[in-house]
Amino acid sequence: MTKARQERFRARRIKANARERSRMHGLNDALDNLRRVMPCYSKTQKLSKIETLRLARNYIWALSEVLESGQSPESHGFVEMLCKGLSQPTSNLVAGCLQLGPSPMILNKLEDKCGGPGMGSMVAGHPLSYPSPGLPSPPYGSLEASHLLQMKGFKGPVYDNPSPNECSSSTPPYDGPLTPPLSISGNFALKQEPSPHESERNYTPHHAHYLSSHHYPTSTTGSLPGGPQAHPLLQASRYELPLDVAFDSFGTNSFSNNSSSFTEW
DNA sequence: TAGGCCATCTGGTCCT
DNA sequence: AGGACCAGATGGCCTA
Repeated sequence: MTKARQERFRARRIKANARERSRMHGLNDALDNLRRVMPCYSKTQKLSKIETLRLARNYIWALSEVLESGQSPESHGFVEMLCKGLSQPTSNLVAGCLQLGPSPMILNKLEDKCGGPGMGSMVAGHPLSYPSPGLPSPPYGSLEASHLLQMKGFKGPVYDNPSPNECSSSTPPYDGPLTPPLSISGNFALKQEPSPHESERNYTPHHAHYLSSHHYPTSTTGSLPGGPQAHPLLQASRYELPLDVAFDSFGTNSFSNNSSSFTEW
């Protein structure tokens, strides 16, 4: 191999690496968007990739069950479906989220952002915000205000992290519509804030992203999400595992009820 | 220290 | 030839 050829090869490899990085960032962005429409989205305690995919699968399936069977999403079975095949920490997280009723903290959060009770009042007073028959207590297990804002039928864009002066009054950056599995989830976070990686994409050497992306529920001891990394909302309540679910191993289970069956993937 | 999770690099394969 | 996609290898960070 001549030197010129080596250089060409090297240049090609560098370009390919950059493309691959970009491709993976796109994949991660998509995963972040998926996290946002999950029933227990939290910026501070991200689900791992695999858990996000598992929960998404469960979520779609559980909501389908709600539609088909008319069962209450507040039922034990709904939580079971959501937690199927998830790790114990993630199961704890989900179970804990679904036990949360409408939290004043969420409204306070909005008020903080928008400089007064206006936004919070609007949310609480929105005719479609809640209660929503047949759905879990708002915000439907979510930790995000967007879940509360976007209940059934509410089509307006919701920005879960508006810039200081925006407060949902101006056009936010938006790179495309999300397509949540079902609109009844009301979980339409349209604001596309930069992912942790995004803001660090200058490719300063290796793993700078870890400065801001290490908040994963990685506990394997079954500790409840009230620990050091737990979301503030979670720290405030008590959690109980759906015991018949949380300890299932992944990959071999099948779950069925009267209307459909469900096989692990 | 082990294990989990992650981003990145790399070479292979397929497609245009 | 070049781009997209994939999977294996590698090494860093974090938590228990």
